[in-house]
Amino acid sequence: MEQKYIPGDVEQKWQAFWEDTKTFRVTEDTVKQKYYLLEMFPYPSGRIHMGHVRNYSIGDVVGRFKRMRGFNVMHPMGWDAFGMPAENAAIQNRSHPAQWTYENIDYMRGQLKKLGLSYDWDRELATCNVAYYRWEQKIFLEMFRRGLAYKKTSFVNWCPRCETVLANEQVEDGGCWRCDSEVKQKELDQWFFRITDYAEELLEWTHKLPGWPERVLTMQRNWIGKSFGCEIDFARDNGSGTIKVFTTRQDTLFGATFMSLAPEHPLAMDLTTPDRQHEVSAFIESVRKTDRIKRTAEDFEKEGVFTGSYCINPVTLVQMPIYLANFVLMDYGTGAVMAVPTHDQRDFEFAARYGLPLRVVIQPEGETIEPAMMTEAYTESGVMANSGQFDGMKSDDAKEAIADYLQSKGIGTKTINFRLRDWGISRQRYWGNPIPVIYCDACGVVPVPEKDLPVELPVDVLFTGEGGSPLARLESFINVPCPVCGKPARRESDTMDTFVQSSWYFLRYCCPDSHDAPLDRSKVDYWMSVDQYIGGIEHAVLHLLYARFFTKVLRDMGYVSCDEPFTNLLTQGMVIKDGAKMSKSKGNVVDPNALIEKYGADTARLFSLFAAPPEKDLDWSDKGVEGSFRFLNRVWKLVHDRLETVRNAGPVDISSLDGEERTLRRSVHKTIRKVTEDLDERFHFNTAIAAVMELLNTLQAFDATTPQSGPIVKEALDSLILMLSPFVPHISEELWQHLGHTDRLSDAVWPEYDRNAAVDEELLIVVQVNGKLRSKITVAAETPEETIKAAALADEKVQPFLIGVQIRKVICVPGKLVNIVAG
RNA sequence: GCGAGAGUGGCGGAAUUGGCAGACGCACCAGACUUAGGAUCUGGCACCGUAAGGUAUAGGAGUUCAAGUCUCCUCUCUCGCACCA
Repeated sequence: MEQKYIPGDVEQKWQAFWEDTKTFRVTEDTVKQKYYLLEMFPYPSGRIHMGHVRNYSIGDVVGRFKRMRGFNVMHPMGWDAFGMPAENAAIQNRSHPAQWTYENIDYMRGQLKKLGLSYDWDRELATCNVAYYRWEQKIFLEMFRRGLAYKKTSFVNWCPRCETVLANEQVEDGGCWRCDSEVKQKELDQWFFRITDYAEELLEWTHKLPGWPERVLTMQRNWIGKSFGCEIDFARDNGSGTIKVFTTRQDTLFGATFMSLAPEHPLAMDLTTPDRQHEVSAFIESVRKTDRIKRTAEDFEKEGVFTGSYCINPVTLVQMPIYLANFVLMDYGTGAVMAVPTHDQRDFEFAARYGLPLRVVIQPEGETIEPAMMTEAYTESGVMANSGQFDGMKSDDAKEAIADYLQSKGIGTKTINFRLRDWGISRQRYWGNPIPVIYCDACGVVPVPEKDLPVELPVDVLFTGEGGSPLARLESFINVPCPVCGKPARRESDTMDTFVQSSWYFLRYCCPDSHDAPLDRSKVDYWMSVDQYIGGIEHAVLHLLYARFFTKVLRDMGYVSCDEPFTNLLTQGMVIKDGAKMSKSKGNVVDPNALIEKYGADTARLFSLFAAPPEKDLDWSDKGVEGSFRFLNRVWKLVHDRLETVRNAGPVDISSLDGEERTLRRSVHKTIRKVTEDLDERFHFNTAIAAVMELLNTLQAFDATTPQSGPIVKEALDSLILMLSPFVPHISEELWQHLGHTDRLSDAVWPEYDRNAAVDEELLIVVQVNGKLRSKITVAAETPEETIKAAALADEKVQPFLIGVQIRKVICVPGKLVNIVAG
């Protein structure tokens, strides 16, 4: 009597088994080789989506495969649980963010368990739990002590109605994404992490991470943006001080005819002459109103205003008018630029608009440019001109020479500049980790003493949606005696950016129950670094850069030994349907629950692994899902059809196999080799699955009445199930049991292939004439090259192409092809 | 603009070191079983051609006995950065 494949029953049974026996719990084991496998933890938004299914299915295959290969696999899961949506939901539902978050976590944990993922749930953590964030506060204090956390004023996007800071991506067309009010640039006192201290090391290591995709490394390098240049001092023409600029093009110094300053430049008003006051103030105000996104768009009109002051070009002694310009950024370089309109496109446009002089100082090889003929700046390298003693030099060489000259004259210094800015972590929100600092009128900024940690988020908070941080309004939280002098003081009401939590969660997984320190070094050192990290490309810069930074900081504090957190990184592609990323607004969302309900988790996993290689986008196809389901049904049916054949089968007697049996066995061992290589070295899950499908096809066609069918088919089925188990663990466990195994598949060992069995006895040799396929011949494996050549030349399909031509050469690629060159 | 990646049947995708282009799956077509099938099984399936054969990996050149794969040029698309001085 044949059983039917009912995924729901099978999956429930094995999920309960794995959970009850804690199959995937791990501890440090010095005998086995460790393997730390990690997927990016999710934000508990409510329910999982197909992107999660894909991400975690990929991870699970790797985890189960490595486990079968004998590794001590740590595979944890947790929740990136602080963040704005919880707060918004709380305002909407008049509830508490914690309630919303924990309910979501419970629901999503259930969903993940329904996917049969091999997590060690004993290591689960949620970043909103005080047991987690308290340690982050301690780390913060240590960073504060080391000067790595500091406060400074900076401009931020500010919604006056919501009374909160907005991230750049939350500003839409200059308005607040929530209430549409005009977003202002507001100067606020904010906490920062000094990531720039690590810029050099972060950059350097991008060249020492061979396990990372090149494009992620490139993005990080661009983000860090190291550039070599000079800082040059330009004296005011009235002798009252100097203005410092940064340039990478000191070779164009002789062409600098005016100067541009950022409107926010501290000297802006000082430089402004009384008659220009009105105009300049108006300009500064209008720039300040424009949001940063608009202002930095390429097609934004270059505008400026003359301050009325001048400075002196230190090499030409030409008087240069000083402008404020909207395209000069205060937070890059020194906020002041020497303008060379002939060799910089922006300066060219600016000069054209305001009628400023041009002076060509670099001529292209074999050409002469006149300012009057120029329609755009010449930005390439060339030969120096109009540049005093540097004339005739190649501009690339002049860069170094002019830098040396400036340095020797004390006018400038060679400098290295980074685009990377310090990481602003202050958020005027409730649902985050409170920054453990107290402000005292007498003592200033006072860190919360460690004995007073944690600063817990108060529970009795009202979420009215009236704007501003709920913490700032909560007197019972804000008012606190100063830890130093005991006088009344105020608590910091800002919380930390949620990227802070995700910058070290992978370390905490190593020792989730460390109760007296953020990290337990011996455990962390056993598990770190993460051997394989898997997640979306959208985190290529921010999260991955912050996590690298934190690892280095914690290393310098003595918490960990490794320099880098993630040895290998896999960035998986998006899940696409009908040509677009799945989204509610597009209406092309596939709900994992419905999918599991209808086909089971195994099918959902199988399809998301089979349809595309992991790093590419996956095109969702409902028909394709059915194909995967069909395949599992065929596997189920085949196993049951062959149960009689396989019953009581002993070991294979290799010496007495007949031809067909040997052929089947060869397919089995070749498949094992292929699947092992695809999983181990390449993460080519789609081709590995394809190979197993082929084996199924072969097995189905095999006539199971030969003398040794029992042992041979049993070996084939066992191997097939073993190979499928990382992809579709539930049905595999079940069929493994049906095949009569008393051990659990989750404890089984990955099959080894038999080299001898995988070798072909006969080889198919392709015969080409002048590179064109003309025939195929079959020869025994050990046939000497000369015999193969002779057979190829004598082949009847080849013969007609050799008539009337002279054979010049015969190329023989052993085991593959013969190419007859004739003409 | 700069940087990275990609372009292969009707579709998703294979082709690991330069060596049979299109594995595997989807869709489609035909057949079998069936009262019936949107279940299952068998076979077919790049294009042109009755065939022999020819043509095909975005387009063009090149290297090679042999190119999807290597080199150069052009086009298209995707992603990232983008007034960074």
